[in-house]
Amino acid sequence: MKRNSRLSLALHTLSHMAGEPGRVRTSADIADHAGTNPVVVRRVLGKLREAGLLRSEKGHAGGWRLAKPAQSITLADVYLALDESLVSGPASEAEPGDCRVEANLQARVTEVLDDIEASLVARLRETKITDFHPSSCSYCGT
Amino acid sequence: MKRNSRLSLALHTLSHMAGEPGRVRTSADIADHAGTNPVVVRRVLGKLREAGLLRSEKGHAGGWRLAKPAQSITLADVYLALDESLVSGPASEAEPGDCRVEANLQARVTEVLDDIEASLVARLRETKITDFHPSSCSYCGT
DNA sequence: TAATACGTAACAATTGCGGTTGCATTAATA
DNA sequence: TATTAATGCAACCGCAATTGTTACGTATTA
Repeated sequence: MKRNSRLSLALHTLSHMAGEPGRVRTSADIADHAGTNPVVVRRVLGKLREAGLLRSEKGHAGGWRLAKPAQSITLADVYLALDESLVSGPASEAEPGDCRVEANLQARVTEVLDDIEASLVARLRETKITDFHPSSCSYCGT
Repeated sequence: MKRNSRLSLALHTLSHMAGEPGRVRTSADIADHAGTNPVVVRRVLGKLREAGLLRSEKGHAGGWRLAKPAQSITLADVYLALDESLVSGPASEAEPGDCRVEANLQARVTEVLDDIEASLVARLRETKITDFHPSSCSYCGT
């Protein structure tokens, strides 16, 4: 994994969960399948829990499961839950700046980027996390 | 400066040049105005030269100037010259991977991201670098 | 010949991110 | 009740990318 690894991990995990909603998965299981670390899994899935997509349970038989019907979750929900903002950065923390050209430019670029970010979310909203699980999956055994 | 600093620097500089095309500017002048370093300026503008947007001249009276009419240069030209790829990363170097779900997912996400990247370039192509220089500019004296 | 400016390489400083360890907390179970 | 197994969280390490900086070579003009 390299770029967009948080998003990749989140989508990958939710897609598997969508294929077998009843099953509870531990961070260790998920990390093993995704080739990463349980703590990293908890970090990423924690954001999804905050967004109401997942529930986690502590203790002996604890783990992670979907918090709502898989059919109701889109790629956009996951993207937004992670605060990714692939396109438009965090409001461009530029100083007020004394250069008019710079200010005009920033305003225009920010406008375009915000539009594109909105387009991206709209496109992601077209796809549900249930659209990826094949009839046969070695991970869940179906 | 922080995020997108290369693009910001490039656009800022070209916009000023568009307002006063005849003037030759040194890396030191540009760096001073942009609050950065001459070497950084040469790095960034070097990419624009490779793309045919700028010319640079060494020696005593050397410096940087536009290589083509300012009216013919759009934000997209600058963006592409820098190989920014704000949206879709460098072709997602994921291993073949033995998980079908992961592969399906990657394909779909890449498809959407590539579309969005193209949309971004199309939007940037709508704006020319001549659209930002005001009638009065303290930097160039007009 | 001296001054000036680019071209480039090398290195430092900073930042962000994933990975790792450790420990507290919680819940099921023997 | 004690043990086991899981999340939650904080702290730190290491790696990679980016910017800033210094230094030096090269080219051009006065």
